[in-house]
Amino acid sequence: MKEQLSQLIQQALDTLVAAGELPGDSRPEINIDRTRDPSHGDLASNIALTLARSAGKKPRDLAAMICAALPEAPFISKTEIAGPGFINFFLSSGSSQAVVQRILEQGGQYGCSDAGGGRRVQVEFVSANPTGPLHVGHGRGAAVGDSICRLLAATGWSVASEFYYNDAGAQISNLALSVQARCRGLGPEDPEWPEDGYRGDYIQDVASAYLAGERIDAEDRHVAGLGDPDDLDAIREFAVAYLRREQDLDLKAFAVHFDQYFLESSLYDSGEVEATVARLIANGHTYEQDGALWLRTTAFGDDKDRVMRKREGGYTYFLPDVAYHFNKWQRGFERVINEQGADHHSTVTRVRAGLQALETAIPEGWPDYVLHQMVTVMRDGSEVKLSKRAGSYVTLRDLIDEVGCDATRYFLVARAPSSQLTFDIDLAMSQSNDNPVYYIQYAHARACSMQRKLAEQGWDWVPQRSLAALERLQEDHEKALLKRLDQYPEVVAGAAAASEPHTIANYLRELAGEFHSWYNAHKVLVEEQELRDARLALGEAVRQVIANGLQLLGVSAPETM
RNA sequence: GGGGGUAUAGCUCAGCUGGAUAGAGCAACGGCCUUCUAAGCCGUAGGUCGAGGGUUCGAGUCCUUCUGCCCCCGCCA
Repeated sequence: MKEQLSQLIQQALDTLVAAGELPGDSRPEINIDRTRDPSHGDLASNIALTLARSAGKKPRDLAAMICAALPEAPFISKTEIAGPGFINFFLSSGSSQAVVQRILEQGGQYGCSDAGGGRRVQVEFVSANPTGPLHVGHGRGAAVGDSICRLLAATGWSVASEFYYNDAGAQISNLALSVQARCRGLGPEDPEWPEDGYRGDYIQDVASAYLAGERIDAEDRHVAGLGDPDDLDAIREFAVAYLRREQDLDLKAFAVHFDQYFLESSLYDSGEVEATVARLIANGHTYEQDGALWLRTTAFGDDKDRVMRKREGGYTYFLPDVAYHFNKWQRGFERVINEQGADHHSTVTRVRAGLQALETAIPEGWPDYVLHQMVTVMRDGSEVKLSKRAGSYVTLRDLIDEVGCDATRYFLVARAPSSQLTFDIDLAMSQSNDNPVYYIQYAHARACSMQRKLAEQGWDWVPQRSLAALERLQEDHEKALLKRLDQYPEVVAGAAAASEPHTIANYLRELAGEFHSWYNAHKVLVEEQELRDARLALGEAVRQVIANGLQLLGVSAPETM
């Protein structure tokens, strides 16, 4: 619709140029916006305002000339010049009602596109190390990352989700030592407790399971406890599997799925880490200083050089990170999105610099990052400090159990990733009925309810028949809904392109609100068949779009509430 | 000190890549269930968009300075 209109305007401009009314050298970008206020029509263009200066004319005069030169079009019923020089376009009612037919025909596909053209994109998110349960911050990453995957899939990308973790580093050693200490009956208060040990109670659970010889089945690994407190390797294997399984359960309860789990250790096993070092050295981007091997990342925009190999030997995490992303590139992902907490911000320039230093065909800005700001948790009116080592934090599981998967996901995905988020546990739990997600789900349930009630009345609704009656949708509430529904594909496209799933949540709230208003103002199941048909069609279209949108957020669309 | 993010109603947040009179939820106040689900609707009240400068027809939105808050700045991950 916008494209057709901008073509019309272009034709009008061409006409004016040909008539010598406009300078011919400029080919301005034609901007068309949806109007906020219905009295301004359906679409508006500021073209006269932007061209006024170069044309040497007053905006309103220019707008009048453009209107006069505008070719006739069946979908435009009226144009108006308003304000400082906007041109407002009123769509003919038939063209605005056609959206209902499109939605009913396309169903779950409405809003989808093939913009991605089947290209492969990888989204990496959560990527928590298996040293403890997932917390709220991971939950935000899971909700946002999974929604981005759904958005990309809906816009024609071939999406692969990935979870990366370290199963062999210093943190894992601390984990093993902590479990071992628990196996020996020690607690965090004991003097022999490991210096950087994990203090949380869950360590005791791991230890007990290990001693009991429990068998652990995680998504990507299986192991049985040996029960020997002296076998640190066995304890490590067991603890990692145990905590991976816990995370799997959290993610499953959160309706988040990963196509692949990728181990940092595999990069060592495969020789990719060594190969990466060799390549960086060969490219002349490294130097030795203080007994360590440095990469000159400052040559690629970093603010200081970074150590790759420590003085005592062994690599910093930075190197396997570069090897890992080179691995992604070699797997053929031309687009990679890393969803992480903003506390990892500093790795962005570092990883990109490392990739550039490899001197392959990797573009400078590759990969993409979506960084979500920190989640602050409030309980009893004060902030809960998150500390894995101290063991005091709110787990994702707690939230899912007490607030529910739908509400938790909605809450975590409904705000811009760049916005800090305060998760007030008391509010979310005690007033769960006031959570906005129910408002949207309720609209869906109401629409479903109309169909049920229809059958009880002995009436039927034939979609094909109702399409002929759409002209009957003339109420202001109905016009607003039609406009909103028409907007949905653009919202999806924009959310996918910008990796901003929260815009879907905002859109759904608006749509649900307009639906509720309409529902209260006008009865759908009226005696007169034609009007009833038309309103049922509109209701079904709204239901479909809400269902489609909630699916993108990973939130269920219940038929009853 | 350096880098990134952020600042919008009492609180939590939107604001569609610069548009017309800045929006919603919660909290407050007043109405609406004999009628399709009241987890809803309608109305009232609430704002110098952190502060100053700049860019232009036009700024919450872009640039700049300052201030506050959050996060990073390790040969930890």
